[in-house]
Amino acid sequence: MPINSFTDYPMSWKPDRDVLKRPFYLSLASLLEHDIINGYLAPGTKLPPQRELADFLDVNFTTITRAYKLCELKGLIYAITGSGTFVSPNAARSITISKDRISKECIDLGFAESFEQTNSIVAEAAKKVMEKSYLEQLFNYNEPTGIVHQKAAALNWMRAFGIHANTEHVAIVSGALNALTIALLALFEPGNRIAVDKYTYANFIEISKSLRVKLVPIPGDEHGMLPHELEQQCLQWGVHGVFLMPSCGNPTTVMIPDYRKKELAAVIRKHHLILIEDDVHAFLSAGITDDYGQPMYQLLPDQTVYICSTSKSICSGLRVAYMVFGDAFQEKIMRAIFNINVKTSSLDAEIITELILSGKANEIVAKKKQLAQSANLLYTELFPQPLHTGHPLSFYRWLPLPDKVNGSQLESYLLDKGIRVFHSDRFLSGAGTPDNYLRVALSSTNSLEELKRGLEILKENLRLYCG
Amino acid sequence: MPINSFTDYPMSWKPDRDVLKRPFYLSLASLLEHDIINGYLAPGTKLPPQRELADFLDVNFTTITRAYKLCELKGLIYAITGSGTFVSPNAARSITISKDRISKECIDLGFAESFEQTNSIVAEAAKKVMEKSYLEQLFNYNEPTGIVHQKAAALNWMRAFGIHANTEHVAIVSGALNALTIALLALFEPGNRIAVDKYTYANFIEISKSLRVKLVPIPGDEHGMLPHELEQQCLQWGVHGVFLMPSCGNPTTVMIPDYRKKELAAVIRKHHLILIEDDVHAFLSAGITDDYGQPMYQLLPDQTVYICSTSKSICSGLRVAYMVFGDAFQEKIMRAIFNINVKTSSLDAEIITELILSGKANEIVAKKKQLAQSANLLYTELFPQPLHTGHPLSFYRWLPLPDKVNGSQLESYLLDKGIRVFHSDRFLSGAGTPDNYLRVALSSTNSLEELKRGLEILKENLRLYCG
DNA sequence: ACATTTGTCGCTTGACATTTT
DNA sequence: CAAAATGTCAAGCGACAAATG
Repeated sequence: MPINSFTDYPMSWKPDRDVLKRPFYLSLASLLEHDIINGYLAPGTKLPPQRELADFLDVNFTTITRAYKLCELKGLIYAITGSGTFVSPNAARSITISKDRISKECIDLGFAESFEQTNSIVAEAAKKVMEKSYLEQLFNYNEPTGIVHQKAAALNWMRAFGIHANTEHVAIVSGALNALTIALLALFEPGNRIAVDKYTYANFIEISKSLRVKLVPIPGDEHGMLPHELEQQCLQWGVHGVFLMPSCGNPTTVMIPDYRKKELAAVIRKHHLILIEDDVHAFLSAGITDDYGQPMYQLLPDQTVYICSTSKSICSGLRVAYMVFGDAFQEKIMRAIFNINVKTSSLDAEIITELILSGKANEIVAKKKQLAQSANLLYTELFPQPLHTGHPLSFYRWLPLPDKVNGSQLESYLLDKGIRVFHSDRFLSGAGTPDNYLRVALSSTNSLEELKRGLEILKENLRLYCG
Repeated sequence: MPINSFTDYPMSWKPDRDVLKRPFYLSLASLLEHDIINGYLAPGTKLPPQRELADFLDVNFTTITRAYKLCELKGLIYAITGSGTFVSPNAARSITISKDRISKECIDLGFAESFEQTNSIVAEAAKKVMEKSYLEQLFNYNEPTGIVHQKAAALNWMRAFGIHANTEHVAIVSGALNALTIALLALFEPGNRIAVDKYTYANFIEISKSLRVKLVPIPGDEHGMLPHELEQQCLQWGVHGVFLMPSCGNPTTVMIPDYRKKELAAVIRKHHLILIEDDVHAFLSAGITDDYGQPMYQLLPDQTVYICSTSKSICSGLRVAYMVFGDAFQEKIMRAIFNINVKTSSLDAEIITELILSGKANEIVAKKKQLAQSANLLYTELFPQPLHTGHPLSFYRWLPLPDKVNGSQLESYLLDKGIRVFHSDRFLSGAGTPDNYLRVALSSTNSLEELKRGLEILKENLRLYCG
């Protein structure tokens, strides 16, 4: 029996010790999960310290450790040595971001599409592919990682971004997320840690969670992740990898300048980290900004998986992404591709190839950049921001909120007013001071007029909501 | 210090205690992994019992438990309470089966393709799709799980196999393997157990391994998995799911008759298992064999994920598979799809849709069945087998070997003679008496003549090899 | 600067289940 | 059938590391 009675001790969570069945830790964990999912424990709540709860329940404190650990693995809570254990901000709901159907009336500034007005050019290319003499061969099992001429076109495409490799080190997969899943499965194990920006790609957070890969948020500034902070976390935790989007961070629109890339590369090299470089926005940065330099793959070819999706730059509906990697990763990545894809549609890859080789892809990019410029101009007029805040051509913007607001409440409030946007909480990679931003997609409306209307409604309602 | 000296005790593995660093269990596990990967410990070797090795190394026996456990999770070893711990049959090499390039001279009876002679029909359908008024809309982000009319066509297609559902419970994904990955990620957790046939789909074994889902092999007879054996394993271990290919098991060609489906369904219902039903071969069985009945999904709609790929039946290069599921799984599966695919190529799905709606898909199926019949006839002439051995139209056959042979040796011997086939070891889902079979694909050669030549070479060389 | 709070981790203990003999 | 061999698992112990005040 415990020595003291805790009945009126201020503990945030007092599980009923009578309902606990053996094994205690499992029973306790599912009790905790239940209470979080059902909202009895609000996000951010500090749970009782392990020793205290252990005393209360009259078990050893490491039994509590185990129960907490289970819930932490599921992403329900997080623990900070020295300060305590807390309910996760996104514990109760999924942060998965997708293009699911929302009401017709609603203007979608949430899910970031890619100015789909250019798809007529894609349709033309598709028709051209139908005339190829080798059309039939696109429908069989051959060449699971892409046909050689498709890989050559891929390299041709990526050369503009500064990628130099040979076809042996390229694979064609079914989109960026597919590439990320492959990279995580091939190169990491459950329990491994990957350093990420504090705010990062929401679907990457979700995949990591489901593959039990832990994310370690690293502070950054306006030029991206801070090298010394990364270094410190490497020393502190055993960090195995880093995930970066150097050309234009999602959702923060941060572009990492060349000097910072080099500093980060030095840390990554020193600590033998695996870099996952998601360069979907390379086409927005290479050759435009002065200090672009080159992808980090070129600085660390043996430690990097470079991922370049064509969803944003060329066409979103054709699921094509290129993976570039060094010798050390080749076998593992190839095996993962066979295991989870068998192959990627050669037809999709061929249409992208046709677009690249015919020069139409560049035409599309030029158009999209132009649309992005207009959209950003519109945005800046309504939401003035300091010069050089983030990427100038980003397909979405990162809007600081004037006040401390509740993320999901604000989202529903705005949805009710006919606007879908995403609050920063959805992009939170781990514990941390919950700042307040909105990610506002500029690339998902059918026209600039619709975008303008959407932004105006957003502005007006933010004024009303935040006062 | 240990009391006894074990220096000349017959232990199969004597790690050097001096190279062990703390933490012991990690150090020991990587030592063991190294010795297995490098072949110092052959597959099947019995490792020292935990207590014995613990004594030898002067640590507690549960420290050995943990080290062994780690290696077991990686699939390197397996343990049987009461008998001991053993090196896995497939520890050192991957059993991933893919269409990687093999020499031109070689006749491929290994990787099972699907009579690719029908792809000209697919090419025609693709051209038809180019004329659709809504072509451009196939290239955007909309409808991540498939456009409604595509889902309707999917249901139309599967109705012939006995599937009845509505479009809300269907999703279009990128091939069967993609569907399996989604199902495993959505519905299972690391450490969960899934019951499978002793010999099962090799890539499923590999995905399970990488997602840390354990497979429990269940004995079967000529009509498939034995219900009472499944029941017994459910009681013994905590089994969470079952994986079945009822229409034509890969690699065994076993077709589960209706009475057996019902018996199995009863066990699955009783133990609340999740059934993953891979019905890629439905088109070969529905309406052909008398005792087909219906898919198990119809018997257990709330506990089943039904997967129907069009790779074998219609076209392998267009990566399309249909998933059908009940309400209980819908949300989890949808979320997993958004997380790992974002979406599947609408273009690929549309071409398949066109093939189905125009009736060309049935034409393709008829042709493939005809080719399969001829191929099976050829096979039976050269390798006589008892009547009613497995599925009569299977795209591959399961050839019992006359003698106890080494699997990978035989594979290389035959490869050397210009024939690629896969030995049964590649399909082994867990520990078990290693029988000897070859899976001989009948559907991967460019012509029946090539197949005949291949089978003749195979027969002749098996005679020479097995004596 | 230092003690306190708090979480982490590896190892040990002992009860237990299964298989073999 | 009982005893021995063997692997499994939950819980406890204690050293340690990080954050707080």
